[in-house]
Amino acid sequence: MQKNLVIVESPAKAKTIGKFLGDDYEVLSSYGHIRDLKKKEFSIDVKNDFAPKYEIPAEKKELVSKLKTEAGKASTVWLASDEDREGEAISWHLYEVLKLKPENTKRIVFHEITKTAILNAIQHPRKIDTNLVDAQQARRILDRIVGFELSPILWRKVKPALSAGRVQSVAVRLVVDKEREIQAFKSESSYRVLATFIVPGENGKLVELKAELARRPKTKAEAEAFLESCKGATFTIADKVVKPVKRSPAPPFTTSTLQQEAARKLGFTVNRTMMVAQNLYESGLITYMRTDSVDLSSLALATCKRVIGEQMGEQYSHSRQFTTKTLGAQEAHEAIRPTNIGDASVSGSAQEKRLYDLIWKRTIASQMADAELEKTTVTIMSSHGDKFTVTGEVITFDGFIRVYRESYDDDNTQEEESGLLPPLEKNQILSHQNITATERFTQHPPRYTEASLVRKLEELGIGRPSTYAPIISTIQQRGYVDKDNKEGEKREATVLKLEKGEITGKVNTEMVGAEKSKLIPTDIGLVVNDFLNQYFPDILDYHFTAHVEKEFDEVAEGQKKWTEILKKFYGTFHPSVEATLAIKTEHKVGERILGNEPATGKVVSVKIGRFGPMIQVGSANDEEKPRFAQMPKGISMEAITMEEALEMFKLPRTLGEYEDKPVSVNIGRFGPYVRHGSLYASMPKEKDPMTITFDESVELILAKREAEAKRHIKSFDEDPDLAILNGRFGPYISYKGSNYKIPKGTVPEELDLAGCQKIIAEQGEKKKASPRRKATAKSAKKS
DNA sequence: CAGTGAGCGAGCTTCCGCTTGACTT
Repeated sequence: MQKNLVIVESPAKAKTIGKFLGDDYEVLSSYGHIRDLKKKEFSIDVKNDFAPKYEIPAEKKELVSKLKTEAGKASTVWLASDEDREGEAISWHLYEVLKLKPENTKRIVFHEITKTAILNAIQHPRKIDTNLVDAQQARRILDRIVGFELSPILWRKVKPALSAGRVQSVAVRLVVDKEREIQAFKSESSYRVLATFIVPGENGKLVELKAELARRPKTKAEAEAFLESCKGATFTIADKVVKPVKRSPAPPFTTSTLQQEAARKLGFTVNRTMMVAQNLYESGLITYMRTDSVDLSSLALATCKRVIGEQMGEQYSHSRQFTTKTLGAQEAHEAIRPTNIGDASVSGSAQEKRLYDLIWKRTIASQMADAELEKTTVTIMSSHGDKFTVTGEVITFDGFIRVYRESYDDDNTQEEESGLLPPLEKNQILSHQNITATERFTQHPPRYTEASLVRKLEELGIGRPSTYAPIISTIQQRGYVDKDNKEGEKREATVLKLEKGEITGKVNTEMVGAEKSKLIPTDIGLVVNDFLNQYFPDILDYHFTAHVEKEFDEVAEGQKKWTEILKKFYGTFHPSVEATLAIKTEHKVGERILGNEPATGKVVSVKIGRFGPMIQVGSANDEEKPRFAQMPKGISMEAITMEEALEMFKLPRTLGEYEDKPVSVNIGRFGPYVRHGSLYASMPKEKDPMTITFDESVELILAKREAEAKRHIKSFDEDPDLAILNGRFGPYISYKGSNYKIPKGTVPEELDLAGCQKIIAEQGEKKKASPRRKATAKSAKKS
């Protein structure tokens, strides 16, 4: 049987290619890598030239055996994974694992999914590029060395289950450095002076013209003096310049720019964007969504030209091929674009429609003519020699703006621009209505959003399109970074106004610097970052990835051996790991001593404990056991004061005795509670554990006692494991640690043993909550 | 979401890049 087997990376791609190639070809997918370093072990034999130990992960076993059988039946096997370092390695692993033979194995590549591109690829097969494979192995092994040697140091020195790596640790560093930059930022104020003139407009009607003073007075006194000087001044138009300006469209989407624009325009998280894009891709509506290329296929260019011509006219069309400038880009795919550019909209969920619309517009706009504008700059001079300017912009040809305009992160810094200016002549004398001087403050740099952090990582060549979203998740999951809102600060700004020869002043209060959904480092993030930065500055260097990438490139080009690179790296890295582990310090990493507790003289300190940041009174060496408390919310380890720390030890408070047992209040994992013997009652939100009274606490205890009593509806002597209970969400059946819903219409009191067993059988044996699910439930509660 | 309220004593955790499922809640 004469048959060809083609193996690609993605099943959606396999489907499309299958249609192009016809019946002689069977097209299967490898679903990415089929083999990797062992999951749990270090898996690198350092002494033996860094020999890697690969394994086929359990979830890939079935797939691999299927590929093996099909390969055995085929006369020729075509390895068609992506044309980049990872793709080459995938082909090589396939070759090795499937035990393919050189005589009937061919390696082909294409970077657009069009019939011509694929048929052309079939015509030009090559061999597996072992240099490229070696470059991938060097990358993989270096990442494993860094991750698996650094992480255990953190477990020992900071907290278990933490992690470090070439990519994530630098991502955290970016967020930490930004935060420190903001802390160090000192806001300065100056006065923005605006003069409002009254001039005749187009149709003779009087209109306002606002012009800004070119310089900015630094102080209130200076601003006042300036307004004073304007009292008798005259104002004349000294100059008027009109010049044409062109704006060009942005290139089509890559993964990173799609994530940024979807965040700005649609409010999507990077994860959301990728999930929705994946759906569009699997439905065949867009090209591959993990790409670093801005390239469009010639077919796409031609379609854009036709669509733009038909819908808007020839003058709107302007074919462009953009070039990718991103550091380390591998360009194995096209840019992200609609597969059928003629379809301006698609069916699907609301989110899919919106994301598709964004992709369609961006693609079309990238092939449209420049926008043409006319920019007018008018200079106004006062008789005292002070210069004012006013600018106006008029669109003379909208071009690509008709379809799409890119958004920017810091909208507040953009000056408001006026559109069309009234007719103005040089030497025209203007009369002013008023002049205001408004105090303005410089703003600290904005914190990163998920998407702007991705942009920064991409700029530094760190991470790949397939990993941007996971990186953002990882640094949040590890508790290094929180996504949170930051409240603005209250500011008092002075406003001075000269009107009708009088200067008046007032003070406005304004909120400035508020930020939404920004990445903020946690205490753990700060401590881990400072620690790694101190002992492993090379790895934490923003340019570490760029440096090693350069070496990987040399391997790919056959100029260097991959083992040499690793030997050199390990030779300096591993000793610093050993040295760091050997360091014995008096204090824990990140520990801060606040002082001594006034009452006892014991040392009060803050540090990262087994369960996160905590406050400790006394030390382990003291006779008495130390006391512990959780860090209060919203206060950082770096900023907490002695008073704030001691406040946390005022709990548990014992309020008195009730029925011979003490009544106390405390804050637990699930918030404040009242305790009475073995009974715990959660405190409602409006109650404060510091101020709740004894009587209020007893009320809560009695209420809880009643709920407990009602909780038990029924139990059965035949099976003590089974009980019908009343929970927060109504009655349910509890059986051997699992809970089962009682179907609607069933009265719980009337259920008998057989009825219960039937329900349990119907809902099936439930697994106990996995640790992973527990962890997410916990973090959900925290936020 | 069906309860709970600790404090590093044992075992485990961890990297980065390819790619999609099959599970509930």
